[in-house]
Amino acid sequence: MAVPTGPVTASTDAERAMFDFVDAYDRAYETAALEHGLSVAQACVLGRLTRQIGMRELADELGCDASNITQIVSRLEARDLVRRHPHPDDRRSRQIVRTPDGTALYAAFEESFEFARSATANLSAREQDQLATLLRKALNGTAKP
Amino acid sequence: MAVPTGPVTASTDAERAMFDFVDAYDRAYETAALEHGLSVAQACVLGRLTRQIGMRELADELGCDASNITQIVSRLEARDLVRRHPHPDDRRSRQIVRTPDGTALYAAFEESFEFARSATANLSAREQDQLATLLRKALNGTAKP
DNA sequence: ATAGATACTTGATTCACTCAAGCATCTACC
DNA sequence: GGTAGATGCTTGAGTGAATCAAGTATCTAT
Repeated sequence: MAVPTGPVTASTDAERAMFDFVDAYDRAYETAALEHGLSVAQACVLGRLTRQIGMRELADELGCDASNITQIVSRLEARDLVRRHPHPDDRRSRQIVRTPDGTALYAAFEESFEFARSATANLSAREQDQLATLLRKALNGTAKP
Repeated sequence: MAVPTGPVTASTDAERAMFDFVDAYDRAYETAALEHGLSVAQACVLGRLTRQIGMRELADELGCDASNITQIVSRLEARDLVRRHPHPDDRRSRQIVRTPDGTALYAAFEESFEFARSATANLSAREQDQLATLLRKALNGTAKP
């Protein structure tokens, strides 16, 4: 499991293709994470840390409760993959940064997660453009602030 | 959270479009499930029950441990959404079936999960075909039995 | 007739997630 | 300048998903 599974009754061919694609993407993501001893949530968080960022901000970006982030970051910190720094101007806030280990591990994870790369590799430049355009157009049909 | 978040460093435009699409799909799926008091895993399982199916088979389809299914099915059964029937020929096996309530709830869930429908609604028939074709072609690049 | 495979369950653990409280600090307003 | 309320984070309690290791019952094949 570990990965959402879509409606079995997907009616149109396009809907089924979307589902298969999403399912494969999710599975590949999880597999790559596990290969590096990361959970999906941990890989997720680690991936956001390209810049210094506060817990609150992180929680908002990921759409979850701040206390959830506290835990995940604590586990990452215990493995010395991230560190909490004091915010220079606001002593309530903790800025999270990746350690060199964290950066290296995340790079290795992305390297393993070849799904998106392999997927596009099979398409010509023109097809890639088309796909991106169609996906965006499809997404626009689904209003979502 | 609750939903995988892709590589922030996605390099090409097509890769970013894929990620955005997958992310939106997953979030929509979870939201629809929650609206009906289902977890993603529960919606997932419920969706597979278009036919009578054993626990083992279910676990294999979803790629998880049988004991995981035991738990999820137990929770669904407690809400009278599914039932365990004895297998006619094999007394070890339990056949899971949706109750009428389960079927109704799942139908309502699918109704709520308008993501795929909305997404395709925005595309012409020709574009839908193109998208399906491109997604399949992209998927083929990612070998995965 | 029994040895081993198979189907499911139980129990123990871990992690993700949410909510409610709590503490420290910041901000605004009087 | 001091206090009220907002904000940032943590802690604790509770639920669910997931995995693994064992255990029981039943089936299969020799």
